[in-house]
Amino acid sequence: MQLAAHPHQPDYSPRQNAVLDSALRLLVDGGEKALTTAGVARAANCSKESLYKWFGDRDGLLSAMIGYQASKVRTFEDNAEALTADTLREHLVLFARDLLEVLAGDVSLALNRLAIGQASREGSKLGSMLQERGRRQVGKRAGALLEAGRNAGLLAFDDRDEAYDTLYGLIVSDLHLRMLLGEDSGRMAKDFGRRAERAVSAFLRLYGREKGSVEP
Amino acid sequence: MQLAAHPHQPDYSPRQNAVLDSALRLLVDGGEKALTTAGVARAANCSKESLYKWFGDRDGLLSAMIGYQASKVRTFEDNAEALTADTLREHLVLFARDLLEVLAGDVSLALNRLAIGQASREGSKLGSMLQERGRRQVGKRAGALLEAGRNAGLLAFDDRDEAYDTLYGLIVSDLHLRMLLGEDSGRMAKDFGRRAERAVSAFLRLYGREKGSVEP
DNA sequence: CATTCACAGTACCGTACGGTACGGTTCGCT
DNA sequence: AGCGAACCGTACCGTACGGTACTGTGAATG
Repeated sequence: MQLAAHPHQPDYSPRQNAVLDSALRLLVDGGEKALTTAGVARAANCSKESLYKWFGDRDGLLSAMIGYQASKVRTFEDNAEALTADTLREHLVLFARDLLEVLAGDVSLALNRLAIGQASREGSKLGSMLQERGRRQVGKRAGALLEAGRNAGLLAFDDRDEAYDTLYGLIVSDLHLRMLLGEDSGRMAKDFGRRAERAVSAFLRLYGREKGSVEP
Repeated sequence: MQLAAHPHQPDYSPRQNAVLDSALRLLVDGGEKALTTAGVARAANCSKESLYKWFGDRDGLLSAMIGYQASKVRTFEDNAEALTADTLREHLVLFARDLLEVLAGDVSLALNRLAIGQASREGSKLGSMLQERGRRQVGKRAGALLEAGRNAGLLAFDDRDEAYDTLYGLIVSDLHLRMLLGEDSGRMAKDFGRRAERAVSAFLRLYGREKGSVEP
């Protein structure tokens, strides 16, 4: 959401990034159907010919949009200091809230809808791109957190991926899908804090080594 | 998947149901883009004019497809007999496996993709239809199961919906979304059994009243 | 047999979109 | 000044799709 600290264009020029921004905005508040080449060109004040020169074809544009957005939301590494039970919980709750807010973001929702829509066609790499750049990134942060918790003797698990899968499920459940299906995400955004607390509490009850947990 | 026991067409004639079947098949192995009115008419050996007479317009056809499919997968009520810790666990595992298999079904995936694709447009009721007919149905079965478990003194929870949300998250996590994004669902179908066991074990550790649980 | 109904098949229309081509303009370089 | 690259704006083309109208046909109904 924030950050434009260092210039990061491994792929495209600033001008092209601006075009991708316009395209993303168009996608967000119009859906895929609104994302026409002519529409993008008009919204970005560029010519269709340039679009095709830069991105090849429409699918190339879509891929570029995903790559661009992924490069923007690079998750910050929270370097775990000395972990206690409380700080671990704190970090986990923070992670959970961040995750929920990312998933509920309109750009994220729009891109996921787009990729899902393309998933039926064969060659579509969009799904795996989102998967790779999105979840894998977030998963790395969570994985590091879990690993640190285990090293500090606060968590107990054999398979880190399995533990992360559990954590993810506890946090998100089917909320993401419901939002993708159109359920008003703003209305439920208020509960993210509570939901994050709940999920982390449950996760710690499952994987935590402290016996004392918070109970009502 | 099975069952054609009693004739159940609250909505459409057999002929029309056959057309909807063709449309579903078309959707499954071609995606939304392949689902053209001409294509449906050709596949079902009917005329476009009849399609429009029966279903109004393309959106009507989509709605009818969802309603028709929902009427087919009506979940059976497993009337819970006297519950013990073991039978409860058994029922939960069975539920979890059924849930995973339904979600992994190609018709389910195709319809979810369709509804998600339409979710951006305003008037689209498809998302809520799927939500209502799909999850709510399944949720009723799970809810009854959870309630029975609580009444038998085997489960402890205050909010049934919250407990169900947790159960759902433990079972599914982001698997559904990954499949919607195109990850090969057949490859992971083999793990459904193990996954169901894991999820139910975790759920019982969270909400079960028996202190003795299975441990490795 | 005549009439009507439901439907298939097909031709048709308007439109919207992906992709291409071209004229005109700006800007940097020599 | 001259030149060329990049690029905008627009016009254009082919096609595909949603939706409508028309014709033919077979089966029921009187």
